[in-house]
Amino acid sequence: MPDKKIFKLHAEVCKALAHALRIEVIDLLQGGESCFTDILEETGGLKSNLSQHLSIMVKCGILKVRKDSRCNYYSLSSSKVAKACSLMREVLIENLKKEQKLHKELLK
Amino acid sequence: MPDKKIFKLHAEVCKALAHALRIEVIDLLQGGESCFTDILEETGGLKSNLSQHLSIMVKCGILKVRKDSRCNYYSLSSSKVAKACSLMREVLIENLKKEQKLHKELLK
DNA sequence: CTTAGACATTCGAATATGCAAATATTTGAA
DNA sequence: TTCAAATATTTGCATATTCGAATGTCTAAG
Repeated sequence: MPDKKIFKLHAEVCKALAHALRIEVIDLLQGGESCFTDILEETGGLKSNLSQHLSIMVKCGILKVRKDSRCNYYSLSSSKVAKACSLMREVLIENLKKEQKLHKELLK
Repeated sequence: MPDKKIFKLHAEVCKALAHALRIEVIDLLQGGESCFTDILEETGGLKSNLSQHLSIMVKCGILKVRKDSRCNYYSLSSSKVAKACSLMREVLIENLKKEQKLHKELLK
């Protein structure tokens, strides 16, 4: 049995992707770094909430922060995160298409 | 605001990756389809538990099932799932290395 | 038609996550 | 020094996930 610890760690990192707001943030940051206030403007919602999610993502290591005196700039820690995320999006789209096809079949 | 519904759906699919056992299953299935009993033998644990996780993965659309009279064969619905998963693993590994480096620095 | 093997489903309890509101911290400008 | 903007942290509560045990279903084989 190969050490199961790695699976747990791996899952921890993947949990960073498991929330709509966090996905939205990743999507946003594909375009480059962005500061807290700008992210909030895009996503909407409460500051405290966004702050919590961003800190989760930083802890998981999928985001980096750069702080200057006026604000905190967030960015993806690696383009691999964006890539993984968009692969999963493709999987989703493929599944939606399959479902749609199935519905059409049923209505024939 | 681009429809937020897609983020929710996207996150749902990503949730399939957010558990150690499920990651282990994905790892296993990179080698090709495998039946319930064989998966269980590798992962260990309770049947009911594995069954629950597999059904979550099927519902999310990241696994396919093929049933014959003797057993259920599970496989990845797309190689993209494996790819996304291993990208996230790379992100993890990179982060672990960074941490390790930081520790070394501190001990100098 | 009864049984055994292979899974699936259900249930209640434990744990983890997410949310909103309140409070705290930090930094530059007045 | 004081204030305001920009974020972080804490707290209590609501919801969601996970787990293990028990029970149910389905399909050959006998």
